[in-house]
Amino acid sequence: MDMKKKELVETLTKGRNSAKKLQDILRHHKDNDDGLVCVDDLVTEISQSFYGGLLVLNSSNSGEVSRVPVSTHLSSACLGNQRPEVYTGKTPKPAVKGRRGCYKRRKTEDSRMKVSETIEDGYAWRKYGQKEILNSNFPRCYFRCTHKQVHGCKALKQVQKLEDGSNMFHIIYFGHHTCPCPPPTTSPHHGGGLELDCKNSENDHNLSNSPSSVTKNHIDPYAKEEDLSNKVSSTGSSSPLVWKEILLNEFECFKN
DNA sequence: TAAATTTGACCTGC
DNA sequence: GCAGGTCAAATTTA
Repeated sequence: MDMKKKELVETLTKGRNSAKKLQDILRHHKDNDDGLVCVDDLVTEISQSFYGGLLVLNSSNSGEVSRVPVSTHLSSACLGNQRPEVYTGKTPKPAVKGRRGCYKRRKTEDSRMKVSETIEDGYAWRKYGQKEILNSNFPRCYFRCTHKQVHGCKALKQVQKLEDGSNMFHIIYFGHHTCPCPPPTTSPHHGGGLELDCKNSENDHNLSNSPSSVTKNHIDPYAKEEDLSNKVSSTGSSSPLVWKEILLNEFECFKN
C-alpha cells in the first residue's frame, strides 16, 4: 500500500507539474505562440497522470473510483465542455397522454462510479433514456435492469463518454439488483485500457443479475457520435482554453 | 412479433 | 428558470 501511495504521489505530482507548465504556456500564449507546440504533449501527460492516479487509487480500493455519494452535477461538471449537434431523426409526436415523468428523483446515495474502456459488464441492461448534458460533448445514457418489469429490479446505471479522446466511459451505478438471477461470469472483454478493476468488487456482483443478453449499446452507445468525437479529439489542436477547461474539470473531479 | 432503442415531453430539485 | 432524470409512444431490430 505504501508503494501505491508513493506511486500515486509521484503520478499526481507529475500531473501537477505538467499542469503548471501548461498554465505558464497559456499565460504567455498571446506573447509567444511557440509555446503551443508542446501543449498537446502536456495535456496528454496531465490526463495520463490523473488517470494513472485514479488507477492506483482504484487498485487498492476494490475496483471502484469512488463510493461516496455522487452528485449528478459533479459528474456533468467533470466530463465536458461542448456539445455536438446530433440529428435525432424523430418524427413529430402526438400530444402526450397520461402522467409522464411522475417520479421521485433518485437519491445520489448508494451510487458507485467507475471509468471503463467499455460499458459492457456482462449484465443485461435496457436503455431508457439519453440526455444531452450541458457543457458536455457526449450525451448521458440511462440504463436500467432488463428484468425490472419481471422482478422489479431497481438497478440503474448512467454512462457518459469521457471527453479526453481516450474512448473511456464514465459509468455510475445506482442501487442493487434484486432479481433472482445469478451474478455474471467475468466478461472476456473486461479489463484493458484504463478500465478499472472491478472483478473483485462485491458491489458489482450486486449490481445486476443477468448476463443473458447484452444489448448493442453495451458495445458502444456512442457509435453514432464516434466520428464526431474523433474529429474533435484526433485533431489534437483544440483551443487551449477548451483544453484548460477540460483539465480544470478533470482536476476538480479528481479532488472530489 | 416481441424486445429493444430512440427521443421529445414532462416532472423534480436546485 | 434551468438542467437533469424518467416516461412512454414511435420506431427499429432480431
